[in-house]
Amino acid sequence: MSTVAALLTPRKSPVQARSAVTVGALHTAAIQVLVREGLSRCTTTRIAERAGTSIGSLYQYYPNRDALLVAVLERHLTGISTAVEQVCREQRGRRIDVMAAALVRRFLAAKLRDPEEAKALYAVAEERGGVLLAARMRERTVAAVAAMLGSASDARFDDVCLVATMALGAMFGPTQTMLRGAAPSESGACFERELVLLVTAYWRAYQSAPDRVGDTPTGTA
Amino acid sequence: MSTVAALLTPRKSPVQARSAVTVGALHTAAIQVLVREGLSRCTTTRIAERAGTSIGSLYQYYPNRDALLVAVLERHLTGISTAVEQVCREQRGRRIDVMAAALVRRFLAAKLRDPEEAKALYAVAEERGGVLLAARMRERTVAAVAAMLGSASDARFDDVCLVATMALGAMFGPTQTMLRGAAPSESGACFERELVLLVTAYWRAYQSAPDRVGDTPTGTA
DNA sequence: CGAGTATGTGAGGGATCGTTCAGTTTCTGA
DNA sequence: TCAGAAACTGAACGATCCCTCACATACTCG
Repeated sequence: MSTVAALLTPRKSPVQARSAVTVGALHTAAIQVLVREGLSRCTTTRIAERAGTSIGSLYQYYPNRDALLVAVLERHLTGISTAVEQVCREQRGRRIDVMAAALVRRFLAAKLRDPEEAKALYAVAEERGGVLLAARMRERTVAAVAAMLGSASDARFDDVCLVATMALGAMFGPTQTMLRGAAPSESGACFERELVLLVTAYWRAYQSAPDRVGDTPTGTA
Repeated sequence: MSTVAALLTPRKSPVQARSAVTVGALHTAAIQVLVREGLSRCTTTRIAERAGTSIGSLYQYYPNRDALLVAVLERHLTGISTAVEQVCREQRGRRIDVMAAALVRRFLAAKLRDPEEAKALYAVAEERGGVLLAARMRERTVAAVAAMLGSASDARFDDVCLVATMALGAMFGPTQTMLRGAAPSESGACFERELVLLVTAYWRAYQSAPDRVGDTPTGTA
């Protein structure tokens, strides 16, 4: 185990039932404190207090504060990556518009399962341990989407990896801005439809015109 | 002046020449410490030390640490908002593919002027004062892009505000992931072309089919 | 039952951080 | 020239914060 990983990896795993309860309480407490107080005020004291346990219990399972926060972030990102990988396997060989609709639906379902959690974890993803973890998770999802795109029945992509990265980024950006905005259940359906339209239109551009577009526009007029 | 704004607004403005030098040094020092140490280790002591000044000078111009960081973020976001507003004025009445190419070009030029700065400031934008500032700046840019889209000569949008928000988010997401990746000068031109393709394809979907797409695909096939 | 293990507790050490303020230096304008 | 204003300095204070450790409690299994 490398030095940096050792500092961010859980110390030991719970074997009895009550210890599993403790780590679960620490996870939810960390998220709650993160939402209410912000990352800079998300301290070990406050987390343990809200979890109803003691500081010592926290340090039995995590070597430091960042390890706990990274563990919470990892659970969040793993849920999204797994959902994307699953939908990408299911949609192999389909048409790209079907792929786009299924991908957006599953991505949003996983991301918006707990909007407060998703919103608060953006701050953790900006810290040193968070960016590395997010990079690993993004590699997984990009690979899955790229494999799906390569099997499309009605389009050819010269660089599936690039297109997958762009598509995931195009889904991530609007989702992030929407999470900062109003209640997510307000215009959720409208947002999903628009996101499907965005990804579909992007991928359909590769059906007819695999070359670049826009630098010397001579198109429809 | 409201209470929250008073805590994040600069204390006084420099009148002599050397004081302007001091605040400039504080700005660049804050960015450098932010890049090298991260937000949690970006302390007033380190900023003043790197700027070659003293702690006291910092507190003559900013009431607290966050005010300095927010000021740095504001300068960054204002540059981008101004660039977007300018290009949106210039492109009024044009075709949507011309609009997309110009918008992407100017946006990336402003955002990638100093990639290290842009990368580091994502963390500041996640703090309490940063999200408010980013929200205000996003309002400005969304309004500008929406006005431009409403004047397009070859497309009609039912909700220009929604489309502008989605397009800006679709530009922001991939840009953020690219900044975390390899050197920005590596495949910068390729990235810009792909981003133009993405936005162009999205807006062109409104030329022919202003309705939603993807929920019950009955399209090209 | 009882020895050994797993788990829980929280006061306190050591370090760092944000901020103040009394005193010094530099500049400006009459 | 010189008095007042502007700018600079950095030691020190109070407030946290992260984390350790000696000890108490709960559980397991022969």
